[in-house]
Amino acid sequence: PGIHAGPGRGSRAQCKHGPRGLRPTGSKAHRVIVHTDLDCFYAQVEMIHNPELRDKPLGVQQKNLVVTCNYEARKLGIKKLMSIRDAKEKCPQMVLVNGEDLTQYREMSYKVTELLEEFSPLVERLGFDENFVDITELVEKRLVQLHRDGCSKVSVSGHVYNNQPVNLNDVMHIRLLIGSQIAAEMREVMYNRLGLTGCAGVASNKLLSKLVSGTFKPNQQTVLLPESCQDLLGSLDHIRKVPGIGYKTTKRLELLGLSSVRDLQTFSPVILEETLGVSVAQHIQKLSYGDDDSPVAPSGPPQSLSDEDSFKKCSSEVEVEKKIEELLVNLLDRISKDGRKPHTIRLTIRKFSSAYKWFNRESRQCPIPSQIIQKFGTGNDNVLTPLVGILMKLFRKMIKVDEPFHLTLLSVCFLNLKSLPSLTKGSIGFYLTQSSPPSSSGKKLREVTKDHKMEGDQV
DNA sequence: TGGGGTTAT
DNA sequence: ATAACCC
Repeated sequence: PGIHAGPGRGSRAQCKHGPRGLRPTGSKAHRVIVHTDLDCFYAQVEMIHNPELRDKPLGVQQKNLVVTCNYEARKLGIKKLMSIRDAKEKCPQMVLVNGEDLTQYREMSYKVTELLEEFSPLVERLGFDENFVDITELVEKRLVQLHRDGCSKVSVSGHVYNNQPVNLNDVMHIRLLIGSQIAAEMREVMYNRLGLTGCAGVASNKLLSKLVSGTFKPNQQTVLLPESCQDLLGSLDHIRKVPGIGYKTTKRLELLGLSSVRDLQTFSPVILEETLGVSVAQHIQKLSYGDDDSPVAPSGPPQSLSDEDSFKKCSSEVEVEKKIEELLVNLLDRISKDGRKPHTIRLTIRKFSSAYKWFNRESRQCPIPSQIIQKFGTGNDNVLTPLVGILMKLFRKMIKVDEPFHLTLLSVCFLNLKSLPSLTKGSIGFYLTQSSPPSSSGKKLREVTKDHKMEGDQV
């Protein structure tokens, strides 16, 4: 379909080193936002790689869990995050593939994001399988084109939430209808070029677009007209369903006696602020009304690369060192393909504890010595050994190695990723790196200054 | 309960 | 460095 919105921002390879967070869009009153959500993403990727799995119940396994499954499996009662035992009991004939290595999912995920960037450069990733796209400007273009063509007929693509009647005299309705057509084009091109199906939601902000995208589930799309906003929020059976209200906040709200979205809407703002703090209180109460002015923040290349593994037990230093080296080998391969260099490294562990174990992670991080950073392009073996050394020092900061220990997870993370050369005379990087700390108060300048202070201070 | 991610404090 | 959030 001839849908391209002009050159966009170019390929990911070209903008990989581009700055983040320089966002063109200010807060506009009448935005049009699309949320896209692939159907059972990992299972879809596996089925593309092995089409024989198409018509069979398929589960993607990580350790003891079915993290996702195709719709054949769902028909037979398999749910996301079901234990392998329960799943095999329900459905012994299910095919299981191991999905602990995320490489192919990550690659497909970025292809989707890049494809969406052809429609608008304002694409924000949420996990591997969801994206927000701000299509306000594209919609405006089509709106003026529509006017030139003599205000001909516009129609909706996909569902309208609540089957609400469209008012063709309402410009916002027209914008959202155009948005629904663009969403359909996005889904069409995702299918034609990548073979992926998914849902989309169209609305005037991120919160609403995300909430509405799930209303018709596999491979369908829905547009929300403003008059149905309260119905959409009212359809949520619990405040926990509001994106942005997570596990902890839900617990605190329940202690206040709140459980429905309506409860939160009508609750005293002052008491809410006293218990949650002003910023969280005001934020989530706005969410409860469907108010969300947060911009679609282009994700660009990732801020961090990490690799982790969980296990039943790891209790000796040599075991830890082996696992760390494995993780690091994988990460070094990824960072060299990325092309940027990490300036910070972090080790995260999870200690065994019989009670709730997914809350107790500890981490230590440190700057990577500049001599090592420079060796990054030059073959991974040159940096592997010194980095293992650094990580073992970080490990000993958390664990007294002469006392018994029991770990259930190790994770290594590269962060503070910088595009490398950038320090040639005449470049921005050169001047930011030179000279006098206490000049202006730009964030870039402070970061560089801080980084310099930390050099020679490693571990 | 996995193997990732982000931002705020 | 941790705590919260997201998938």
